[in-house]
Amino acid sequence: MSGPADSIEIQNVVASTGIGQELDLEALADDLPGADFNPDNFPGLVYRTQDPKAAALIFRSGKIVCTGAKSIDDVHDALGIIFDKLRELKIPVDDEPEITVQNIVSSADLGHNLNLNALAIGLGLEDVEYEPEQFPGLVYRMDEPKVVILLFGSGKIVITGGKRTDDAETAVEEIVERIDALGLLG
Amino acid sequence: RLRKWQERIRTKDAGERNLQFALSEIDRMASALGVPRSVREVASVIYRRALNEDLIRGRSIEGVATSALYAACRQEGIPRSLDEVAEVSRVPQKEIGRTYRYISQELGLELKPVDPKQFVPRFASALDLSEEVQAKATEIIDVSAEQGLLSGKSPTGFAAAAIYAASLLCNEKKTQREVADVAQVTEVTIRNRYQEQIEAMGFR
DNA sequence: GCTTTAAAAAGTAACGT
DNA sequence: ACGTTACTTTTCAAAGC
Repeated sequence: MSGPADSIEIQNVVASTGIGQELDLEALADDLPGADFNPDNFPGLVYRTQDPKAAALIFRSGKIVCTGAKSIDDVHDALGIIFDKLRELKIPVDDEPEITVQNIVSSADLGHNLNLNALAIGLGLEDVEYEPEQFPGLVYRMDEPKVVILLFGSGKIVITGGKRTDDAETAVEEIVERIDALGLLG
Repeated sequence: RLRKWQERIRTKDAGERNLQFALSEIDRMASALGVPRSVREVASVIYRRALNEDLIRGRSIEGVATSALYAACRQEGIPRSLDEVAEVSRVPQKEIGRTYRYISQELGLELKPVDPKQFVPRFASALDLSEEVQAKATEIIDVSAEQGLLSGKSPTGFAAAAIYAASLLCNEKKTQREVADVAQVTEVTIRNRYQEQIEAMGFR
């Protein structure tokens, strides 16, 4: 059975962690090749890993935000690289810092074009934001799982706000069911 | 106790002044947009409801007033684009859109998506186009919307393309630039929507 | 609320050629 | 009239203004 759920692709994973140690970002900016640090602009130092491709925001408190990774494994790999780089610089890093996934962005394809006008009314104007003058996607806030889904006329969708890998799958099954019940799924 | 009394009066006066300012701003912007008095009244009601439900806290009075007017135009079936509303407001378009979404949600306005057909009479008359062109543009919008071409597209661009196509079909040709100017969209957008609509109509 | 980072979706806009 | 780049929307953490 190949359905919309099989078309789900994780596009971005955001996670947070901490090394349990305060950092001197000025010194770190000098010691870490490729680091971007503009304290006037933003308090975090930006460091990008190449493989896996990800970007980390490193803060004075030792807390770190990792974003841009394509999977949870990639988040762990990217942060592992960063932890090792810090240890190389003689900065004490906790043995296994706890990594918390904060947000997962996925895309999927429902396989049919969507009439967004009919969908806005069918799904309930109170739960829908559809302002094509400002953005071509219909914004649907789902309570369970608690995610936000962007639906497009092409049938392509974006699921964001989930913290678990299977939130996207559950959400896609749910939205397909709701659209189908309205008779709006081609 | 006297101080408390004075503060109440001060707060009440400040509130009155703010309300008066908001209502006069709605009036000023409505005049500039050329919307009828009934729409200004609807906008005033929306503003007062937002005020009563404490939706203005953390937002600018002008932003809420502008959004109330934008919402009122839609509710009354004579929408103005965010661009048009932003032109007569001192609030940036982005804030108007954000504030509109907020008050619309909180007040449960439940306004349907803007229908491109609602822009046809105003745009067409600004271009001195006949009743016949308007009817044709309306037909083009209906036919292409039924074929699913409207999803995700800007209502103003969709209306502009239909008017351009109708002006050609009725031998009252307007250039893409002329139509683009009144609808405040680019010629590129008109061209793109026009091509799809002509195909939907079975021409080509 | 803002600042920064990443990513997808599709439409619109503004460049330069 | 191309092509490219960039902006719109959503989500989330971080520290500080």
